[in-house]
Amino acid sequence: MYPSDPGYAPSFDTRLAQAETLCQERGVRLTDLRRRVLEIIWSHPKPMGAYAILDVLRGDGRQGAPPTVYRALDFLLEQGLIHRLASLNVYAGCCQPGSRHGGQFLICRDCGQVNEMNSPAVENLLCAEAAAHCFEVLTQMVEVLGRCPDCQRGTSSDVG
Amino acid sequence: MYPSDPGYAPSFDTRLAQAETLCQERGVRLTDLRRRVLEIIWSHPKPMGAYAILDVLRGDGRQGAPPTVYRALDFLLEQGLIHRLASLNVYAGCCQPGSRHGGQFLICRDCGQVNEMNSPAVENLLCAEAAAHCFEVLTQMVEVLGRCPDCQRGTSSDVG
DNA sequence: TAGCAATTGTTATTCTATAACATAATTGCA
DNA sequence: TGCAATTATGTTATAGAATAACAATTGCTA
Ligand SMILES: [Zn+2]
Ligand SMILES: [Zn+2]
Ligand SMILES: [Zn+2]
Ligand SMILES: [Zn+2]
Repeated sequence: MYPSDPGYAPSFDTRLAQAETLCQERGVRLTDLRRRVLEIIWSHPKPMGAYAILDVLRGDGRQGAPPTVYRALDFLLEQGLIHRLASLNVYAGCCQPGSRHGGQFLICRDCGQVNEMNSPAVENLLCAEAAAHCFEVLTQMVEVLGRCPDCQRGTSSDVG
Repeated sequence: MYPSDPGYAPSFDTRLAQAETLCQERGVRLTDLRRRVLEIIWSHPKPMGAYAILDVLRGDGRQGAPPTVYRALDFLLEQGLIHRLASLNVYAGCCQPGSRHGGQFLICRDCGQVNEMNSPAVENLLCAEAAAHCFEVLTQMVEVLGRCPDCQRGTSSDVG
């Protein structure tokens, strides 16, 4: 299965390795703490709040307070390895960390599942429309609330 | 000047009258408190946080606590008279309250000015792309961070 | 007028995020 | 290696946003 295949999803380890590579290329340090926070986010089925991440860190036996996790999140956000979903105050792993983008998210109202869509057509149109208003775009955040395919069919496993 | 003219902006009173009419048609009550909160939001140049609104209410001599303003905001949100900008935790008056929509916003990073864009093309494309993922859209929130025309030219008045 | 529902007042608490400063680890260089 | 500068983490306290729970009030209606 190749990245261009529909339904392709890189494994957990592949994603971490990719993050390592990206950080190395950029000359920034993916420290133990930062890597662990990224792991925690990737290993959960749904985006997590900062305090939920903190709970997991403490479960590891690691000491920590809110700034511990917020600083790690800030780093991961700066590097484009995660996104923040402002409407939910949660953080989600980015599925295309190579190229910077604000992120377009499909959020299921019923089961809370989140899907990163990132349609270039939407991004381009949004930039064009903003340009028509003489507005210079830095980042765009798109959050669509609705119902995922599973919940429409009533076949959601609802993990959380 | 007519609503279809470019640059048309309804007056303060016109907007309140429109809100009154909408609420009457819908059989909901735009009470003193709710109307006052809407006034406060419309009468400020930039979107406001809930606690800033609360300060103004208290300046009126009115008694109040956070739930006072949050309940009014909830009502105004339900009626589509205002929007919440999740990335900033602020509330902005809707400039097209007749038809329901999530809202597309151009937010200036430098002066904080916010412009409600609401491009139907963006909305439609977003729905189409979501549908391609078998996702049923309920509401969509678009927040674009960038620089407004004034700030690009360095002619921003920056009202605060 | 009594009764019911909707609205507002009030107090306390939860959840999210940051400020400020102390300590530890890492890096670059003499 | 030894040391200063930088970066990262630990720690305590606080700020900021939102809601829970219950009491009092208002407005409508039978
Ligand atoms: Zn992404
Ligand atoms: Zn779902
Ligand atoms: Zn609007
Ligand atoms: Zn500006």
